[in-house]
Amino acid sequence: MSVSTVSRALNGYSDVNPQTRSKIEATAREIGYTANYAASVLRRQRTRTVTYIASKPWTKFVDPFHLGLFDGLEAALQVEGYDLHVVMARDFDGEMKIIQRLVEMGRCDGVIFGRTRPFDERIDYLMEREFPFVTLGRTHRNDHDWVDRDHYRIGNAATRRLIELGHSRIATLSTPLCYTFSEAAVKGYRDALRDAGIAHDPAMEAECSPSQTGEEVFGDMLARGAKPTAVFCGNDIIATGVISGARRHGLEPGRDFAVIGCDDVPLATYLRPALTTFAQDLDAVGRTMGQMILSRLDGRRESEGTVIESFLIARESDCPAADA
Amino acid sequence: MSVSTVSRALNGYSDVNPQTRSKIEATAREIGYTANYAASVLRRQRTRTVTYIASKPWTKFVDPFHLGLFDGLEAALQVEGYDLHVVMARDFDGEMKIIQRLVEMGRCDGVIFGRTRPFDERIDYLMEREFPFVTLGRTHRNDHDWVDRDHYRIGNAATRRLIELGHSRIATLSTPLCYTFSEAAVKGYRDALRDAGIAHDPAMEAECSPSQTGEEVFGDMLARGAKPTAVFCGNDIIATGVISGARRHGLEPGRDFAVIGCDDVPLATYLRPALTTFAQDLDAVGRTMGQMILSRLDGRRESEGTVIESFLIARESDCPAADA
DNA sequence: CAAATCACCAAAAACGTTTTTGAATGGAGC
DNA sequence: GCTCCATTCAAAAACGTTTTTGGTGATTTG
Repeated sequence: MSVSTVSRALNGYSDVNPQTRSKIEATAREIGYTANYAASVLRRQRTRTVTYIASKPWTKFVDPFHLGLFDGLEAALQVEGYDLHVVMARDFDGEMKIIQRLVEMGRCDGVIFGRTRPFDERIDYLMEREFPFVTLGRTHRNDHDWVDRDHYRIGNAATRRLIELGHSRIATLSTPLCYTFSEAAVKGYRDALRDAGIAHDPAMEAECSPSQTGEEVFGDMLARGAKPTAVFCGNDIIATGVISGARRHGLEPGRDFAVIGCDDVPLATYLRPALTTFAQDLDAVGRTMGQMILSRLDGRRESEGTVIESFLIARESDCPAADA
Repeated sequence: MSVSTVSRALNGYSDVNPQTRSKIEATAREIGYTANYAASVLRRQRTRTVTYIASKPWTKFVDPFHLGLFDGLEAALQVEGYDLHVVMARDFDGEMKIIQRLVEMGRCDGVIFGRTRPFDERIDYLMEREFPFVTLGRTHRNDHDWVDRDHYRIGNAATRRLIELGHSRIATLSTPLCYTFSEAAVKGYRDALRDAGIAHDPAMEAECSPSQTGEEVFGDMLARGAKPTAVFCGNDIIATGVISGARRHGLEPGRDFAVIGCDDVPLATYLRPALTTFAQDLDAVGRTMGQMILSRLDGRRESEGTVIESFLIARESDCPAADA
């Protein structure tokens, strides 16, 4: 067997006798031969690898959100023989540096990341270099590939639900407002209040920085004189903190105090009260991202965006207003 | 500047004028040059990458355990300029295939993985090829590098604690017994009972397969006639299920029914009752694994093993026996 | 002044593939 | 016998580094 024939056989070219091919494959398996990755990449100028850049967990809690994506993402990539690599970044700057390294060293064919900001330098960098990528979340640019949940609708629907339950003093504890999705959720919250004719009260809005717990921020809000009977929280971790904080102040969530979260973390149903929250098909999110980057790698030029629908999981932590 | 001088300057060789070096580095930054990864790997025959093989989450729950490791692991690897890559496997067979691919294609210099079994083919495969690796968990072989918690002590201490609280009908719901650590925990449990003179009752022992919830398995145990007043659970997810299951059968965990978990998942303190469980310094686990694989990559031949201490986090889910 | 040292150079080899090129072989069809 | 086709071949180029070799010229040292 000549080198070229073996290479052609192993890489699925047409002009090789099926019989020869299977003999070559058998021998390769037997002697444990697999083409060296570095050499193959060097010659082909393609890595067949997509990298997911995971951000550091939310405060001390593991952010369980993106983990659910991996199954669908990997399944989609596998169809075309791409590998998924995950690298961890500790902060925004770290993500930028990681992206630069990946691109400049040619370590992967495309990247995927989340936590987008309205003006996001990661996206500017990648667009400028025409490097394939898909984000989880939108930005002010609309000329790139993204998949996102509809946080405006989530914030809006959650608040409307609380209004329908008779609440009028409704607060929100948002995720950091530097992220596009946080902004959208708060906007949804405000619009719901406005549509119901409830006056906007800045004291009822607070932002949870990554280093703060929901309990702390909720305590601060009460200390500043706000008296909410219901809270919409930007994620379930914040909601969990609010539940604890409310109890500490003599409010019983699910009875005389309503809490709605977002994400539907695995343990949400086991909390007391079981958390009412918004869930989505994470597998679909991952699959969509995978297919999107594959088609981009396949030469697609126009950008795409997809909203993945979220749905309310009604459990016990929301309740009618006590004074209703 | 000649190619060789630039290469020597960028790779920190000695015989290059400091002035020249900084000029080269400045230019490299300016034009955005970074050595191509594939070419560099091909020439040096070293990838400067370590891969962590993450197993699929426990049932539908995200397994939060290994996530805590990454910070420490990455910090340790970074000191020597190594990158950490994470790849996901869906099952044991998947892990084996991933390892084979990584090794045969030469995609990394070392691998790290967990969930070891007493006889573990991944380890046999890697040992045979003298490929550097560190496991999270022990095996029946003791000639390889490992880091582990002391699950025997955890199972033993948890059970002794329940005995001291006056319980005598103590059950255990273990993680799958195919894993070395599960076996150890059950042994610790049995020995504690034996030392206290409590007869061993097989009906009080059950194994939670990856597809079962603690609630289901606990229900089955009661259905088979067991009447425990306390349960030691192999992890917090199982414990959470047991808490729900106990309530369904009219037992109130933390009041007349004791539950102890293991892992100290982030939400453990927010469960009701807050979960009594065993925690450990995950950062130290990761750091230790990182240092271990670095020294192995640096030429160490003798194998090492380290036990990372766990400690009880006493919260509310354990309680004295009602009949005590 | 000769010798040694320093900082750099040019050229080439090597890493292990993939892909191209042009040719050889054997069998089928005319 | 001739052409045509399918299959295989050998050889070489290319991918972008790192590392080695054998230098050159300038500066310092003895």
